[in-house]
Amino acid sequence: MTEEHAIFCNGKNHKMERFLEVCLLLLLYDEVGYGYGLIEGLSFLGFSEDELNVSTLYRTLRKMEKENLVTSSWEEGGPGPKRRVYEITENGKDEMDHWINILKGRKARIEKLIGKYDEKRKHENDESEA
Amino acid sequence: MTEEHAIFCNGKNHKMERFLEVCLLLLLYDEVGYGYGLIEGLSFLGFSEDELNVSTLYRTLRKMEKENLVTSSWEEGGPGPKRRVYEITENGKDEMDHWINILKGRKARIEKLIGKYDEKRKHENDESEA
DNA sequence: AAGACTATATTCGTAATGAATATAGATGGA
DNA sequence: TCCATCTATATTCATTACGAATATAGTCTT
Repeated sequence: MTEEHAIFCNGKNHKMERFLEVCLLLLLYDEVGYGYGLIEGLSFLGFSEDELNVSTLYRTLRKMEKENLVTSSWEEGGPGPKRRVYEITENGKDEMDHWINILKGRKARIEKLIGKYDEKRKHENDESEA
Repeated sequence: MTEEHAIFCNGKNHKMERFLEVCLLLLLYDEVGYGYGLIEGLSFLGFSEDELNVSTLYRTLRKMEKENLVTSSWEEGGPGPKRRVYEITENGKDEMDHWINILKGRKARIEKLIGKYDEKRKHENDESEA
């Protein structure tokens, strides 16, 4: 978690799974949640059903626990099967803050790329008008 | 190349390598280029040296040729070793157009995520003031 | 009691990835 | 000339990431 300069997903320590992580951290930031129940929140953040793999979701949550970004405990008594409920840690909040900065940089770079592209398209138009 | 709804890197057919692809397509959009020489352009697009793997670069270019996004030919006679020079195809330009739309969506989602985060931070501040 | 649903977790094969290595011609200096 | 270095491309290899499928098990409905 030392690299600051990734675009998109490329770059050391910025694997794809990390993006699911940052969404999960955001959802857990002020409210506990459990695996299956987090799907709804993720879909709000743009994960459509067919791009969200449940294996990956659970795997990621367990990994985040290992990394001390969240803690979990079993919640029984409610309706349906018992749930493993996750809570964000202070460490997790710090990591979230860190991620937001990375995402801001990433956004800027996407904008740069789009800008470059529009520039090129403009040139093409200018040429075809000449 | 049918999915439109990926965030970040997640989603079918939107693997990490694709992001290198879109940057390469942009660089080749109006100017031919060769593997090693494209590194500079990539660094301008935010790829720092330690996040750009040369294996991946060459591998990606060859793959793009297989996908008919670019064509290549050997350029001899210049200084140094001969170069495999890549040129974007019409198909590649179309693919680039397609990607720009995906990136625009992606940018919007990053903004949404950042917005959500700022909202939470604001709540925290309000609470600590009360 | 059967079948559907909620919930979590693991297995397994494939794909993606980066480090390391291979190859080879070009260039520059001693 | 010889050696080191640089440019340039490509491949091998081991690890990691990933998603489809499967496993497990309790709950709810009818």
